[in-house]
Amino acid sequence: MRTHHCNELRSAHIGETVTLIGWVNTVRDHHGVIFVDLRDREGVTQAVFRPEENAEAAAASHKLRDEDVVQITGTVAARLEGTVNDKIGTGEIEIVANQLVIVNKADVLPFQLDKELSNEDLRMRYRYLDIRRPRMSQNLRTRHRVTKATRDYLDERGFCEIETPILSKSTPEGARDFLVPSRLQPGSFYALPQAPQQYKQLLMVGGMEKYFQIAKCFRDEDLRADRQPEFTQIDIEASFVTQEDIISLVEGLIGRVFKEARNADIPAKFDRLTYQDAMNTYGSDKPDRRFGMHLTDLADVFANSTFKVFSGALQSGGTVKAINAKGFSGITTGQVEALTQIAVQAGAKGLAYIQVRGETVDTWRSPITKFLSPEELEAMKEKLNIETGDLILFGAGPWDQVCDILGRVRLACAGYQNLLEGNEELNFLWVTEFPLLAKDEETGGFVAVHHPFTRPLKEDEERFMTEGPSTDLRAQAYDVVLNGYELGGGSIRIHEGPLQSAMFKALGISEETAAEEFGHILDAFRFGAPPHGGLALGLDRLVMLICNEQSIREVMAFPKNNKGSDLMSQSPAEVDPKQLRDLRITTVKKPGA
RNA sequence: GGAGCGGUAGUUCAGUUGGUUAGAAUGCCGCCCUGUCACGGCGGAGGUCGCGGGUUCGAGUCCCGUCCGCUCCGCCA
Repeated sequence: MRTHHCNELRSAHIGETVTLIGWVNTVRDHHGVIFVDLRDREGVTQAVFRPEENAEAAAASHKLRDEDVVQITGTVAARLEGTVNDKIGTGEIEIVANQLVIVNKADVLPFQLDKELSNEDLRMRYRYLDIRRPRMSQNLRTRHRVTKATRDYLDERGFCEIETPILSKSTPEGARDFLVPSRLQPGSFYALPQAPQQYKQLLMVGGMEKYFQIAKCFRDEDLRADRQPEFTQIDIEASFVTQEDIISLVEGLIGRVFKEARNADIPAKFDRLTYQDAMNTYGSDKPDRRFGMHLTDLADVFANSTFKVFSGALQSGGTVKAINAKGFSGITTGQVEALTQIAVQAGAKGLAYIQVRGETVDTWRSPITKFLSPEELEAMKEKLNIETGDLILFGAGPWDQVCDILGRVRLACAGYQNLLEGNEELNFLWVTEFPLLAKDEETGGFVAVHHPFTRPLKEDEERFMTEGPSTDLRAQAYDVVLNGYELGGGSIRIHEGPLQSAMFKALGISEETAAEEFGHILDAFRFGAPPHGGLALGLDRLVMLICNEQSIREVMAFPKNNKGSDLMSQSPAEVDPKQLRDLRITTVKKPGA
């Protein structure tokens, strides 16, 4: 059988008799001499067939086609002078073949493995062929190195990997659940976990102290390039820890992962921003800080402006902010329209702008400068460092809305200006002090920004217990961000019954509902629950960024498409009516279908 | 639920203002070739222009509908 793999043989092996097994990568048939590049997971080795060495093997090699599985036995030989191939690791040698076994013939493939393929549904339909391509197989092996480094790192620090149930209980909060009908209890359903959140907290109550899991999670929501219905989290929880403990643990973990999976050295400590500062400066809670274009506050400039759009926003408690897209005064009309559409979708009434075409204000092109006084224009010029060639974009209104609008506009401008073209910086960031609660637009009640088990900041906890919920309470919650992607997030949790009950109450969850849905948690907290906290990292996104890919589908072996289908196995699919009978389930057609 | 982009040979793509027989590269098949490595040369096969309808003397091209794929918004504690 196989003695070496296809990226193993070097000049030192010359003279040895070896056997390789793999796929026919290419055949170059010169009639008299035939070259076969044999490929396996590790690389490529050239085999050469000559009639004078072995007529039978040479004759058989004429019939080889791409992707046949073959076993080749021969002698390792130095390549002739001038025929060394420095593009492959085994380029100094070749196998002079004297035996060829065709293990399995291959049909002509539906696409060429050595060419880029834009047709993603074809790739998905034949994913097993797509995985033979170096890009995919490298990505999957990088993913393995990430999980291996994670397990090693956490194991070395006393963390214990524990599996939690996949068949679990539906919770009213959060994303839509995937449901699994129970046969033994018809009419009842399991839910697939959106995250092992409650289980890992209960493991802390169980005294496991340091837990982690490479955990499959499920959310029945619409897909994106960086969102799949089933995905993987590196889920971590520890007892008797502070936010600082979790942060430095995760900094070390990410450093180890980048070192082992990509051989990249990243900072030992990441920068930090509070949620407030992140929103104020970047208009996002997961800011991409590889470029500037900061949001600048113009409240003091326009406090008494006659331009009602600005002064009115300020007088009703809102804010006026602007960004300076340096050198982008040449923005096209279409791009202005597109930016306006982005702003409007985010809740703006429009998007005020100035195209700075020259030194003096009369050269500026803008729908609003005519409403602004010379003093305001001068102050603004100073604050925003306005120079010829710049593009200024404004937002006015409620603070959170203005931040959000300009944050989106900022990213879109960076895209139009190609600010990140070729940028390979890895910009890590912690965003801390997230709000504990937010207003639900629909119901008018409060919702948990992170989740209902998140602990308030120490200095806000008493106010929460005495004065009740409000949106300016801060949480001991933190996200780790890389280049504008949320890599993960976590919090220090509530571990006492009274505080947890107060939280449920703040969220409008009645005592009966709390007992019904979360009774096990509240019970557990009665029996000596340790203080604890943790974090979860999105493994797919992490690997995607390590592999420089644009979609997590490129780092998952068998992902789903936009509509949640697996094009290879054709799932989801209808099932045998008998299975439905066992579950006592009937399906109804959509009206009109 | 909404918006945008795309769908032409096995694959990647081109196809002008609507106009003769829809092209190229690659792959595939056959023949030739004893040092190639994206081997080369010669020849050949290969098309429901996603699908349905409409406008027109004439539709790959224009219009309507629909299906599929991708991206984004909503959604994703």
